[in-house]
Amino acid sequence: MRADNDVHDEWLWGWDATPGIVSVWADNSGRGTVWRRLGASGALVSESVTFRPWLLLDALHDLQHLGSALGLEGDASTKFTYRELKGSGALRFLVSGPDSQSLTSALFDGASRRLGRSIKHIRDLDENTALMLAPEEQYLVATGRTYFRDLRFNQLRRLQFDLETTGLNATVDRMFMVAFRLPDGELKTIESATNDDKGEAQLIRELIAIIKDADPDVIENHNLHGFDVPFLHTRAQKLRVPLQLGRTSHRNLLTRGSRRGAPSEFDRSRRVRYVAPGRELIDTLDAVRRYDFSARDLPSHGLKAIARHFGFAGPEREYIRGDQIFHTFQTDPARVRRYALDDVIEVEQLARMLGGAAFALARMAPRRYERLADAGAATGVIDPLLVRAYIRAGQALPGFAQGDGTTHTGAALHLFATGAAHRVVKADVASLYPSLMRQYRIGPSRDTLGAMLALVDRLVEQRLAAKTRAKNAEAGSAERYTYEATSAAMKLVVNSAYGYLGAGGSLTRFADVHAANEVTRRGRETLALMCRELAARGVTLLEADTDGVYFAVPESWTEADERRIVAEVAALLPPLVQLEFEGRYAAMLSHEPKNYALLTYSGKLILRGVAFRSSRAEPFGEAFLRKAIAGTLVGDVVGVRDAFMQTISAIRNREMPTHSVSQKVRLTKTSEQYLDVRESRREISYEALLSAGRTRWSIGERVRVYRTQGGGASVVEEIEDAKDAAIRADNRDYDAEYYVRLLRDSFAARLETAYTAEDFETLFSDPRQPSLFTVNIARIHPILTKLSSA
DNA sequence: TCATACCGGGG
DNA sequence: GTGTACGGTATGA
Repeated sequence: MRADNDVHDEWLWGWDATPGIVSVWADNSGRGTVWRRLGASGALVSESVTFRPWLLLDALHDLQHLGSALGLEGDASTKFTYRELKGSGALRFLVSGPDSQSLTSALFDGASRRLGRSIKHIRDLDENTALMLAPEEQYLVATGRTYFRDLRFNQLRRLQFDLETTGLNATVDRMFMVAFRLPDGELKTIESATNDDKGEAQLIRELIAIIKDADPDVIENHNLHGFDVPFLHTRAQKLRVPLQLGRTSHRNLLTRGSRRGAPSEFDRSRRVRYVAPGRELIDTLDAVRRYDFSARDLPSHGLKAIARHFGFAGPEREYIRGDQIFHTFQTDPARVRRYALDDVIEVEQLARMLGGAAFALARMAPRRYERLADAGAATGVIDPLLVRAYIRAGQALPGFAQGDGTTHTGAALHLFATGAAHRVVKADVASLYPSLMRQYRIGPSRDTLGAMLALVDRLVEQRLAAKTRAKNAEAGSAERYTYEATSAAMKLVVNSAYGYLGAGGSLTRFADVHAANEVTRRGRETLALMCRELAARGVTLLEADTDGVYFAVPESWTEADERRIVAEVAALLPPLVQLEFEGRYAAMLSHEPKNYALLTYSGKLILRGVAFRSSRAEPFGEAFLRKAIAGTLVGDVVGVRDAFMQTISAIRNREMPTHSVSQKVRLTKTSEQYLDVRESRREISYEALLSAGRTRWSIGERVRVYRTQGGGASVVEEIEDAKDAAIRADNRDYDAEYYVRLLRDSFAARLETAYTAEDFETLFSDPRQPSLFTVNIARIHPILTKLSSA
């Protein structure tokens, strides 16, 4: 008998060594195609495969009518065969046939007769009666194959393309340009010769020819599934141009259901994503969302903002506002070409930077790469792994369980003090929930194989190994990249194991709210223990959330003292729960739970939470707030007062550029819709557009608006660079007193916890309303208030 | 005014 | 074929 570790590795990685699979396609005929890229030469081979389509049933009664056509597995004389699986799970018969059409029609005949209603689709049956995977997943589970074995990310042939169109609505707007980055790095654009059906149809044919010629394994773009592919599909349908984007003979794209897809053309209530068999359509927006789900540090999910955030936007990067692109093309087409090529260049870098996790997942889970790129980690990755593990082990799969009404309980959140604190330390437990699951062996009760905990154990162990290998590999090397991506993917799966437990019973087969509650209970217990033991060692607790604590230490302590007490408390926790010294800060402004500012020892200010970060905030207020928080945290109260006075005087003297007082808004009504309701309710955004002479606009457009003297409103051009705003001439007819009030009531108000009420009044008093007292700002000190409730 | 429904992106 | 999260804004009772 083999060691558990070998079995568990098969559950995680599959068991078939076939290398280089870059795409798999199968249908219900029991035939499929596997495309592989050969390591040494990089050549592509396409292999036809056959497999026996299979499904799981709770009983054989719906197939009894087959008589002698149904036999035990291994009986070569019968068309359909079955095998009974071990254990107590509900889905205990693995039935297979030569093709899934005849298999399902036999099943539907029997089920229709038994139930007295017409069963036409597997979803018409109860989920505890039958389980059938997509054809290519049946193939991958049965064979133990996975994508990308022994293949590196940079061995994939990846192509990026980006459509430039006259607008966002594919039923009325047209494509006029396509920018490409070909797999070898070549950049090119193609354009329609004429702005009519003929020109656009020819453009689509050229696009297809270029893709066919480059023959990429993967096609990438930002919002590919939300914009480019659906747009292309609609235009091609309209112009009756065949859209042969894949490697098979299908003359058009196929669809699959997807929560985040485009509305289906046949049933508007269903959302679909398009599929080009043989190629994987990868949307970098999915990778961005998945990344930001845990990182939570992206200013927006738009391509340009992300490229700037990660620092790969070139210095010469061309920017054109979306609604100006076609217009610009007519007068300066070269500029639009540069813009479109910059898009595909950035997409390639973004895909390389964030796409590795999905690439690594595709080496583990029995699903297509493009499905793993947009799947949720719980139902999208863990479920297929568990299903494969059960089939491999010959174990019956459990059915879905009805909840018993128990609700899911959450994590602990404590705010111990508000205001300004100094010498702040953050300590936290890395991957708290999976650690607790492993430490206390908390897994789904119906997982009789123990597959979930076995997978989490293997993932945590192998992730450590992958991290070490990444560290040892040369910086920037493909090897390093692969190990980092593997580590990121493993972290994603490990962290969603807990989410899987807590998901409602209707979503996942193994969901177990009692187990999830046991994890959070242990988590709250662990956090309480950490807080208690830290406080006992003389620190001032500030905020504790789920798995980490911020606290302030006495003035006399050194960094070594800080690390020593974290180590002391860490030693009190169970071995698999590892408390780490996460960072130290010169000061912290604790405002509200999950809303705080940190000042690093190198003088960098970090703002967290909605109170301090808002995309619509007026730039002058943001700038003031940063100065005032920094001043407060270093004890320069005079500097805070100066910043306040200077901001007020710049507003009143109209030295403040209009851009700085404006607010970014997103339009949600069309011009027609607003004009209908204008008389009953006026809204600043639309009034601003009207007064600027604009009578037409579209939903989703973003503009900057401000309040003018006399209660009106106006718009100001969006400017990327703040320095640009200062030198730009504008008429500065903003409502100065409104913005002075906003400065105090909205922005200065976020410093309220750092001062006594009286000092706050003094510090942020209007210089035009002289106080009865002569005030000495210099005597004011920021305060920290301990809260008794925590 | 408060609860709920919907969005995030793309030209 | 199923993301379920998270904060913001828009909309309806």
